[in-house]
Amino acid sequence: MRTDTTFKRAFNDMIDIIRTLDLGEELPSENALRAQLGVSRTTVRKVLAGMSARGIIISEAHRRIIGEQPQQIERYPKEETLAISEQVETSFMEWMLRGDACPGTEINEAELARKFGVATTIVREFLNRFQKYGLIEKRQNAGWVFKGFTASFALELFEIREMFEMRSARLFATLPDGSPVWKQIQSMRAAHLELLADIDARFQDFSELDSRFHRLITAVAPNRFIESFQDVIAMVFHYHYQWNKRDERARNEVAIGEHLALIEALESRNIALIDRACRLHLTSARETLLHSIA
Amino acid sequence: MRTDTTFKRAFNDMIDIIRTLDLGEELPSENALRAQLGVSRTTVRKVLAGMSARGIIISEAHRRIIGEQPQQIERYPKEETLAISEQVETSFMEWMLRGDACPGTEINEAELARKFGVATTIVREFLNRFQKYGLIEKRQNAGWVFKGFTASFALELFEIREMFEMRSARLFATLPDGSPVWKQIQSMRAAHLELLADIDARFQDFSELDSRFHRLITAVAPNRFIESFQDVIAMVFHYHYQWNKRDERARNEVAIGEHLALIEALESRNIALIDRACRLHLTSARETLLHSIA
DNA sequence: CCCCCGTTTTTTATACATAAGAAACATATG
DNA sequence: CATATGTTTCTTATGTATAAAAAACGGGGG
Repeated sequence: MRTDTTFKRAFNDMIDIIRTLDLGEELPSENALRAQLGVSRTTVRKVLAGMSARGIIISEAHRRIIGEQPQQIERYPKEETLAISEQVETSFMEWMLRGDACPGTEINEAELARKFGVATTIVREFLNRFQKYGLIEKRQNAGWVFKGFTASFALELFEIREMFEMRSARLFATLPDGSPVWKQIQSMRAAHLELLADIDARFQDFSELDSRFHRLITAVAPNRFIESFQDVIAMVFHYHYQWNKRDERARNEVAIGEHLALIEALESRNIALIDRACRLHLTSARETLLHSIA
Repeated sequence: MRTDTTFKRAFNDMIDIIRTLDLGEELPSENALRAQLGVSRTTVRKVLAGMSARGIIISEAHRRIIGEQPQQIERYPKEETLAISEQVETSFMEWMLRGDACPGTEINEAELARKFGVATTIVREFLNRFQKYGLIEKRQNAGWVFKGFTASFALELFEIREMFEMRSARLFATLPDGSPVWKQIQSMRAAHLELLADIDARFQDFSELDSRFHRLITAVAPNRFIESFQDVIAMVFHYHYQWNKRDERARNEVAIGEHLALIEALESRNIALIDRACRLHLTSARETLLHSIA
């Protein structure tokens, strides 16, 4: 009763691989494809079988070659490539952020399962994992309570975020010249500039860049608890801002500017500058979030 | 297929309530008992029924009275009062800390379920919740990896702990005289002195006191992420030291001394003193943990 | 009208079942 | 012998089932 989303995703990815090959060309080995697609060989074989059945691939003894017209292969739709657990995540976030839930709402596993059209087991598993974000709390033998996407949530979040990020940013001042981080910072700057140049069209790409940027800073001295906390931040920005698009473009443009300033400060290796740039950005991010909650 | 551990625990607790009543005395209402026992009325009624069946209680029209010899009621054994999920926690910790698992070990849900004699669902749920402790990591479609109870785990843990605890301790310096916290600190000191006086017999009670002490300090400015992190610390101390009893008495005695010093520093409201006492304690705790891991 | 108890309905905790996917094993081919 | 494919076995993801526990409902007595 497991869904075949892994297969469908691999199938779609395989189409892209095939596109790079010529008609009549021999395919890479199952093992090579396994590595490229990031799935098991079992799944690779299933994909290959599916493609053979469609005539996209022709299987001969001990080799497979590209068949006719691989141009118009039909892809599986995006929804069918998402595991049920991922769909539940989206459904839940929507339910939460659409405002169906106000602080203190009791969350009912059975009801959610019905609403989302999935088994209770999955909802339960999701809630257990979601617990770490600090937005819900379990009560013994009796469901969960939604604590609300409130101002105090944002404030508590940023209190921690500031501690963690200042700690990492300061470490930059002590980094040797030869550290590979400086290269990464350089390309991070380039990515920011690129996005900024095309901000009108691509302002929605910022959320992902933001997450990568902050993860890079934090990664100078790896700490699993800090990394895990980044997930919380990423979740907040990813989902919350999906439902709060007010001033999105302007907001992201400002943030890019702050990131660039921070990058410059980091490269200066001057603790005072770093501190100021970092705090400035965090304060502004906090205010933006608070503003969008109210 | 749910176990009736809630009932059994309530039954045992009910025995204690009955002990406080006299023969022939009327019992509190179902609702009152519900509140006292912390379970639903459904469970209360089941307990009452069980006691009636045993002749401990005599049910008359609209009232229930204590029957004969409530002295030798047989309690349900402790194990039967623990939910399966709690048993799994213990089993897993034992498996982990007994050394069956070295860093990098792959964790197999199905195998653990067999080993512990429970359904895979439960193991899976446990692992999902346990993830937040930073000791295991999930791989897509393929079980978990045990990252090991290693020195770097301890170091990362204490890096965060130091940030959090210094932050809270410092806040004490700004607390007004009238704050109720000072009373709690006082009784915390008393509890420590009491334990210290009887350290030879009660040194095992320290772990719980330790957790309460640190939670009290942290609670001056509540932050859900910090509170959740305390769970990690509590887990480490509770379980790890259950399997590493070396120097337990001495270790706890030292820690009590450090706690008392910190209490004094907090009461002095002198930031420098607080900082030093706090750091001293954390450093010592870290060294102790590192030492016991190696 | 409010609390108490009996009854019914709903939800949770846990077990079990099974298709999809991963891994291990076996065989063949160059 | 190494690498690729064919086959078998084991594990995970997800649905369903059900007893225990919680919650909701309802009548009766103070």
